[in-house]
This record gives sequence, C-alpha cells and structure tokens, in this order.
Amino acid sequence: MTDDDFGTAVLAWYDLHGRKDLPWQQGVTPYRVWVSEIMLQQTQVATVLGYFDRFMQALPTVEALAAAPEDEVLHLWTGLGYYSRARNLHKAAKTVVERHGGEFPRSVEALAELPGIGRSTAGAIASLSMDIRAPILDGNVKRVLARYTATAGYPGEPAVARRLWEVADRLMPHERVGPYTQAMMDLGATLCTRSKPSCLLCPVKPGCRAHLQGQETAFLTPKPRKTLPQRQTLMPLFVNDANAVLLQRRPSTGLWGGLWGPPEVADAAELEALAERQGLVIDERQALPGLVHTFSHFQLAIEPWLVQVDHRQHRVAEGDWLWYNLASPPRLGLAAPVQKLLKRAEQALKGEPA
DNA sequence: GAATCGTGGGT
DNA sequence: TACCCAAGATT
Repeated sequence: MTDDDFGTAVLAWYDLHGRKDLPWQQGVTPYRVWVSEIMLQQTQVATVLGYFDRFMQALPTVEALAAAPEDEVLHLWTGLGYYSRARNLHKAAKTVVERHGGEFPRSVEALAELPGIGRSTAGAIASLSMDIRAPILDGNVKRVLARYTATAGYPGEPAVARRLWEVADRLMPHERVGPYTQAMMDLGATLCTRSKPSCLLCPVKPGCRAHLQGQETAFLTPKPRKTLPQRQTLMPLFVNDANAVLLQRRPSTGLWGGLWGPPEVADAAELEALAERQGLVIDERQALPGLVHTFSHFQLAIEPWLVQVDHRQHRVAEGDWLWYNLASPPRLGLAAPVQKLLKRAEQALKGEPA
C-alpha cells in the first residue's frame, strides 16, 4: 500500500463502520470538541459519556466556563480524575475569552499554547472542528501506527515517539482530515485493539508490517513497571450537630489538587492538636472501616475517624475550611474516595452498621 | 528522561 | 489476582 492508499482505505472504512453518534460529534464546535478531548485524555469513552452532557448543560459556552467559579468546574469534574485537567480547562477558557475574544485560535501551535492542550489534543481540535490538517497521536493511533510500521520500542522514549509522529504526519491525507482523525481513533478502539485485534476486518491489513509478520500483539511495547510505593494517612471526619463535615481545600498542586477533603494527620496526637487549633471540642469518636486506594503510581491506605464535636463550642471555620452539609451539599470538587468516606460517615451517623 | 496526576474496565 | 492502560500533559 502507498501512503495515499492508507488514507483512502481508512476513510472508506470509516464511512461504513466508524462512530458517528457520540455526543461530542453532534453540533460540532471547537468548544465542544475541546471539552470532550480534555475529558477523554487517559479516560475511556464510556466513562466520559457520564460527564459530557451534564458539563455542557451547565456550561454551554466558553464564556460560561470562563465566568464560572473554579469550585463549580471541579464539581462537574468530580469522580473523573486528573483534576488538573479541569483547572487548566478553566484557565484556558479565561484566556480564550480575554485574549482571543471568545474565539479559539485557528492553528495547532496557538492551540497548544493553551494550558492542558498538548500536540495531540491540539491536532484533534484542529482537525475535528476546524478542518485543519494536523495529526494526533493518542494511545489508539500509537498502536495502529506502531503495528502498521512494525515500530518497536516503548513510546515513552522520545526517539520512538518522534518516529510515530513522523508516520502520523506522513500518512494523514489532505482531504477529509476530520473524518480521518475520527477514523484512526475508531480503528484503534474497535479493530486494532490491544489484545485479539480483528485483522480480518482491517482496511489497511495489506500494508500492515506487523500483520505480515504475524506479530500484531508485539506492539506496542508495554511500559516498564515498578513496585507501587505504599503511603498511609489518617483522615478525621469532624461532624457537627447539623451533620456537616469539616473539609479543607487541598493545595492546587499534588494529589486531588484544588478539591476539598478531610484534613490529613499522621496520628491521634496530631488529630488532637488540629481539633485544638480549630476550637473543636470532641464529644465522641470512632474509627470507621479503613480504605485502601490504588493509584497509578502509589497505594494509599486511608484510616477514617468519625469525630463528633460539640456544636456549642466550635467556631465557624473560614478561608480554606468549610462545613460540608451532608443534607444539602454545596457544589464543589470532591475526589471519588472522599465521596465514599462522606457516604460512610453519613451511614454511621444514621446508626447503620458499617 | 522520569515522575506525577485518578479512576474504572478488561484480561 | 495482579497487571495493563485508556481520545496525554505538565513539571
């Protein structure tokens, strides 16, 4: 197959078998495509389906997003993970409104200057919503191209990535760039899967070096793994008589950046000291069942304590602290395990067994 | 170049 | 079960 044949075959396959009914493919605009692409970074389509429409309904335009409080944006992102994506999205929206008059810049280079938009996401936005010829290189496309060219090596290595970008650029047609971009992702997602690829149905099988060698699953080279470090933390859930839990805004960098959560302490003594500092008089406390959460790069053991405090004694927390009312929760960002903890605290307060 | 950043699904 | 890793970007 020639390079031209590749694009032609991929597009013909897309017209018959590509996905055209995803929410962000309806009423295509740079804003909708941008939000979807950010949500889809390292996140499966099925997961994003539960977030995209709700986000768009709450913040239909880049102006609405730019004007929204950060807590609202993080609230809409709650449970989706990689929360810096949401903060960067918010920041980029403000830039688009304030510096570009509410219009997205119409080049990959300018798009990639916005926070949270790298080369691949910029290529996706440009090709899908602006008809600009710019390739993408996400997990799906990496796999398709690594197999098609039998490119060995872990793509995290810059030399391998550089080579795949060259291939991506060389094989991209000059017409119908939007459908082509969508087609490449669909090909990787539905046919050229990590295990058991459906080569029989593949439009570019005649030119696929990996298939010709019978070595499809030898690509991609997997990421080298290390053993997960273990961490441990104590999370006191201070509850007042109104069934509100004391939460603290976490720093914008690091784990769960910008979200709200229970304070973290190393031991019981530190818990006492924290209560003292906040003017909280402890009525009673009990340990709730522990929680072990596995992240990509470490494992965290959370020991939650339910600590009921005397409402007549405490003063209202301010600044980075707030009382989170379980009955009427405010709109702010919570990490998934924190949501789980709050639910657990609510049950314990109702007297239900843990 | 290596670490960091979440959560959920597939094998 | 224990890994792998998904429409990656940033530091």
